[in-house]
Amino acid sequence: MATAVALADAEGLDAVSIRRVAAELGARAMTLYSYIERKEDLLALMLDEISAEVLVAEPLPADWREALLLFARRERELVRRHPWRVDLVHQRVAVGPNGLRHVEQKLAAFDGLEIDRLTAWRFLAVFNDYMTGFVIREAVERAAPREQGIDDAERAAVAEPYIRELVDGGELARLAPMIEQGVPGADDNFERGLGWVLDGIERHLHR
Amino acid sequence: MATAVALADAEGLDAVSIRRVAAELGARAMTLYSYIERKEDLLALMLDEISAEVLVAEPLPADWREALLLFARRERELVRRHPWRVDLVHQRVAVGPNGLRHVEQKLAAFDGLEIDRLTAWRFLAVFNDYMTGFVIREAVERAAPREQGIDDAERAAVAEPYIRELVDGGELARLAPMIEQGVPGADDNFERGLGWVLDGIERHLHR
DNA sequence: ACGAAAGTGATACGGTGTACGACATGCGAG
DNA sequence: CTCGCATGTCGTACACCGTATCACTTTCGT
Repeated sequence: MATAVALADAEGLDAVSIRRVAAELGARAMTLYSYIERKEDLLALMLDEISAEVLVAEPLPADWREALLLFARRERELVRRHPWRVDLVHQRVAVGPNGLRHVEQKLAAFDGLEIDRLTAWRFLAVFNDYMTGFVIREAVERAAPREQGIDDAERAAVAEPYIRELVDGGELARLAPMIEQGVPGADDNFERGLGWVLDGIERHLHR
Repeated sequence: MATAVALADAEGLDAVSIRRVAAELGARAMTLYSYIERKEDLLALMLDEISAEVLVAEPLPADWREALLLFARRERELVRRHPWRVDLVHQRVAVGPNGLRHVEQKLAAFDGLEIDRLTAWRFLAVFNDYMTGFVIREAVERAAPREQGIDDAERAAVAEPYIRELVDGGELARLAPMIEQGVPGADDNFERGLGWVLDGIERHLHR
């Protein structure tokens, strides 16, 4: 697992093939199949392995917002360290031991509040879903320029002629200025957006 | 593109291989390379192709919440029709013509409001991120039982001994009851969660 | 009518996950 | 101490993948 994780960190998830991982361990491909049944098992184990990194030392911050903010920051850092995580989350439920411990910790964030289990679960779902989406978008945006080797907004408008066509045709009146001038993809978008989501939750907290 | 989309709908994204798509068209593999440069191009085209399905007939609902709700419902339906979408969104920026038109429509939802472009963009990002996360989780949860051929909560608690161990060890005090009794994965979780997110946005709308 | 362009495809290369079966090694029971 | 079996290692093979190369046919504009 550690080998596979290191490999994915260094060269991306595509580098994690059975043969390659085995080679990294000084063994041959089939050897791995004494310990896993299918490659999918290895991937699931990798996911749970890194889930441990996002566990927080107890006690949690007393304020629920602070606690969730803490989780959010750690999750974001996790994806920065292991970008391949976003290539996996969308295809399996994460129910390894560390994943479960992590959910438990998140539930604990709502401890002091007078809400029932189901409500806490729903709040958590909203929080999780938002984080999933944000983290994926950030990973995609970070990976995109590297793939195409070019900077950003300028290229988007110029390189693809069909975009020029749409923009000049006036079909993208609202979007066009953002393509031309770009958007300041500031880093504080993260805390700001998350803050809005937490605001939405907070409004339904006391009742 | 249509063939590839139909194939992915019917048999999943893995079935979309160059050879298979070509065969479906009564041709050989290399023929496709007259029209695309790499397989990735085909996947990008597929994504943009289905993006057309989520475009909305103008005029949009005047109320911004109604408009976003409309988009959200259509996006959710889209993923129901084409579950393989979640296997693709996390690895490329969607900048095809239909994708751009779709973003333009979403921006139009904020038209009547007195907010600047950047703010609208940020609101949209939060909305989009939440939708991404929700839709992925829903797709994963829908796919999970099918893969493992078993129903749900009962299995989760019983089948994997390490889960039993964690639960019995008292380490998952808050999570355990939900594993034992399951959670009512009601369909209205969608509109409810989305409502909360929109509430969070609304709070910062007038200022 | 002819030359160029566009389209089709056979073959091949290096990769993938994994089924199968042959071996070596270590350990517990007689 | 020895034997039998479980455990671990891995060579080989199969069916599949994306795609580079290059030969061939068809179509079309001049």
